[in-house]
Amino acid sequence: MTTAPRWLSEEEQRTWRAYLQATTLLEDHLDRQLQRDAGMPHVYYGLLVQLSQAPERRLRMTELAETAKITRSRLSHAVSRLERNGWVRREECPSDRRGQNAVLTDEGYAVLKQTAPGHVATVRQAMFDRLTPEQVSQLGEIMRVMAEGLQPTGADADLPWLR
Amino acid sequence: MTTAPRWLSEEEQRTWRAYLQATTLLEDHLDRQLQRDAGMPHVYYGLLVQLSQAPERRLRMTELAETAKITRSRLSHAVSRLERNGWVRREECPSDRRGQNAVLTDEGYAVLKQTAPGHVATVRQAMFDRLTPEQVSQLGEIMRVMAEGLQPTGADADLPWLR
DNA sequence: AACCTTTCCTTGAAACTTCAAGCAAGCCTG
DNA sequence: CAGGCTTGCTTGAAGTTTCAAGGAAAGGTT
Repeated sequence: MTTAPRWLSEEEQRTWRAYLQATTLLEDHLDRQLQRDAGMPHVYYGLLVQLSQAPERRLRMTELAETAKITRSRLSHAVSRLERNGWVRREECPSDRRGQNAVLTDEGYAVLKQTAPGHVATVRQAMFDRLTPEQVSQLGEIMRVMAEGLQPTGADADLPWLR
Repeated sequence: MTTAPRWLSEEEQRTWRAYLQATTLLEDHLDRQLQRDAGMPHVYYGLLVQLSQAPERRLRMTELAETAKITRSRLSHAVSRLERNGWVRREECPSDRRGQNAVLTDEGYAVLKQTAPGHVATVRQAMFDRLTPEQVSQLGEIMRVMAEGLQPTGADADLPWLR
């Protein structure tokens, strides 16, 4: 960072502003929708979704944190809350006595089943119904590129310059 | 929402997952970078940027909240914090005795000037250096479409069905 | 086995956001 | 100008996230 800064071009600035506005507006929108209809914020809902798609509807804490792209600490707090709601249950991991499995309960599954249609509709209305198929494909590619570059393993997580 | 849900296609699902992962990873990344180098989270940094670009480096609270796409309440707390840091100052609005102006102080401007290059570099590295010019243009258009559809004035903010 | 390191997860406190409530000034309508 | 409605902003409490610290089990290493 000691070199002269390369500022953003006019178009890059406009894109960046649009990105910031769209993403914060959408996250807000989803949070409100889910808080209203499912009684939890978007991140928590995403955890239930991940669990519902996992074999046996259960996942190691660390795995869940990684696929959801959140810290373990955050997950730990979140699962505690979902446990109080009766939607998730903690379970000892048989193979590793340090481990914990987060398990989606039947009640949790029921909540998901009940609220999924409304959530999908919200996502559709905010994104997919407004974009052409080409744009959906472009967006997918762009987001995959960005996500790849931001993986903890992809940047400086393990100090590559020290190797 | 009483009609049968239209689920997402395979590609829409992949795009949606990529979107969620990329946006959360990036927001996290920016928060950490700015917390480390500027001592504030990304949203607060954005407020200083907005103020720095406003005439007289000052903006009515409501205007600032609107351009930053956050609630007034959140802004009120945020400005209180920035005020404690000496980076922003509150000022009575001459024309409307209810109003408050948020003013960027010289210290706030200095912080911005000092940390902007590093921040731009981070944004570049995470997004613009990884995308082709076409993709930047595509992303801009896509985000503008989404943001437009999510404006409080654009959806159901003022109950259009009651008109 | 003793020791050190790493992995897995939790905890409490501090920071931040949301939500509902509220005050005060401007604005209308009669 | 009185009454009620709206706008602009703040506040406190509850909920969520981050950060630093730490305990316990697993995995080397000697």
